[in-house]
Amino acid sequence: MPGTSVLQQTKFFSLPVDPPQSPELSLRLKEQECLSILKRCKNMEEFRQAHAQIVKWGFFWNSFCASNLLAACALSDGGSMDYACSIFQQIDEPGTFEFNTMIRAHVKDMTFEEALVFYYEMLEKGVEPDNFTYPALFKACAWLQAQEEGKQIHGHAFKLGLESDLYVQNSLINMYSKCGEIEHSCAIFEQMDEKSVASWSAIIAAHASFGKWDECLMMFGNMSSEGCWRPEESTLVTVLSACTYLGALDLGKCAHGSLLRNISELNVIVQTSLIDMYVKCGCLQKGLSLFRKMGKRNQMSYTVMISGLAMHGHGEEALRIYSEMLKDSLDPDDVVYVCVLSACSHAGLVDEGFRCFDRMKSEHGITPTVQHYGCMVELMGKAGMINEALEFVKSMPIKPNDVVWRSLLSACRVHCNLEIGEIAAKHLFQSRLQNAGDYVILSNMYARAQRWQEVAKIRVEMAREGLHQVPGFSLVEVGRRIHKFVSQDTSHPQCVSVYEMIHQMEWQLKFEGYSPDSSQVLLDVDEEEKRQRLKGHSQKLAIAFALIHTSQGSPIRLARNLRMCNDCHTYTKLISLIYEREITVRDRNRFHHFKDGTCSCRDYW
DNA sequence: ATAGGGTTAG
Repeated sequence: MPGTSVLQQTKFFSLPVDPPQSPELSLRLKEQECLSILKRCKNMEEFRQAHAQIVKWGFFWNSFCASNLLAACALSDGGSMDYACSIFQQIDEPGTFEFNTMIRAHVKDMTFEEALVFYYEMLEKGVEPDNFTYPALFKACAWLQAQEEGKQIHGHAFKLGLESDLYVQNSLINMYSKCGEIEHSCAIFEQMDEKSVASWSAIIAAHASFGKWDECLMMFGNMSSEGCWRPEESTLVTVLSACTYLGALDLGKCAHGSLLRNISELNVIVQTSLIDMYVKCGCLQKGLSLFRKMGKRNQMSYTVMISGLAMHGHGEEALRIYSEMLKDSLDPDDVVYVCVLSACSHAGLVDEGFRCFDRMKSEHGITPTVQHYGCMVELMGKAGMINEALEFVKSMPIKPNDVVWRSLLSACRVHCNLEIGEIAAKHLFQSRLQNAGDYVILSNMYARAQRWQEVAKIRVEMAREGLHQVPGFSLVEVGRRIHKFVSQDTSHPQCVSVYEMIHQMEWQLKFEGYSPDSSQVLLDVDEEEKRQRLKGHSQKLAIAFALIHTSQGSPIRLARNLRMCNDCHTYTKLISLIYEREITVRDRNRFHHFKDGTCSCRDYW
């Protein structure tokens, strides 16, 4: 058929042949035809042809067709923003729909400032925004973290009476949390009459991004009790990460069960967060078996497994997974290497550590960051290579940070190297990030060397700097609830029975030859007071609580914010023996599995 | 008539 366009030749783009009865109906049908043509456009070539066709039909100046051309081109993946802009320019009097389209398209393109420009242009031209306008704008403000602007636009939406719209509210929750104002998010959430899954997801994610893990799990519980129980993978991933941080294994298992019941095939992200949850809640084997069963793994899955094995002290196995990763032709990145190096340091694999460090640079072209150097210092320090570690720090091409100096200082404490310990401490004391723990370590080292004058000097200095030790806490899960105990706790509702239990435990411990080790209590108090302080360490309180409230023989799992003191370590070993319990403690650094009076770290941590 | 919200892992 010569003279007809490609479009007309294809059945795909043909117009209805039969003339309809009334002119109005005919117009409608043609408009519908335009719509369906636009819906099928996959790339710019097709959009151009469709555009030409619409013009040819004389429909371009019919605002419905032109607007839909604009929308389809601006919002579909095959379209182009520039082309959409040129269409927008050709529309005589753009109305709400056209402006909304431009705003949404810019948000989709992540050109958020542009989206806002269109909004202000809209206001200037006297075009009234509607409930479709604001969610896109709030998303733009969320990305830009434009708190003030977001608030102002929120004010406009409120004046127009659009604040009761569910979609507007959901996007507001997100915007305020991304701008750091979670209180506003909560206020909006609480005032909502109707809440959708998206509302719950938004508020749960908001709490997670602020590290409010308790609240995160509480909201999740409320979600189902308020009847909103359509499990979504993304929401459950957030919930799983809360479980991971809190060591809430039972709750994590519930989430796992709900995933298995409701989702036919778990995606990589969910599987990875499940592995991370199990491993960081102490169930290394469960994590490993899930990892083995995974169909497709990505870089993150490997990272989670390697870091988990490292935390549990299984260095060789971690290195095996690392070589599996290479065989899987995945390129390890800097984070993978942090995990690999820390696996080596936890397991005392010095040579392998150095080999990996070289390989990282030469084979994978990764420039070591301060974290990698920190791992190497930790590796050497743990192995007692204190002088080498110091030389290494001195030769670093970047400025060592406090973490690096702190690893060196801890190594000096373990290996009783006061001379280098003083060097490390000097750097730490000069750092802007002052830490009471560093003073404590140095002072303990002086105490061990019986240099009491220096001990006193450090104490005075510490007081002068106004430093306080970060309060230690331990988390323990009993009856699907997380109980938090802080050091010297008097606030937990069951404190009385816990302290009674502590008293009883000490009796039995004494029979096993336990004597308190108060060397790490840095307080200007007498020996008896020090012993009292030791008794109140959060780990002991949490263990006592778990002994009372769990059945005989069941394992006890704790997560804590700081590293363990020597006394708690010895104490817990004996408790595992006396009460015949397996006790797993997640430290700041790694796991300790106490069983039959011994610990998996073999007393070196 | 056309359109919209939230969201994951180290």
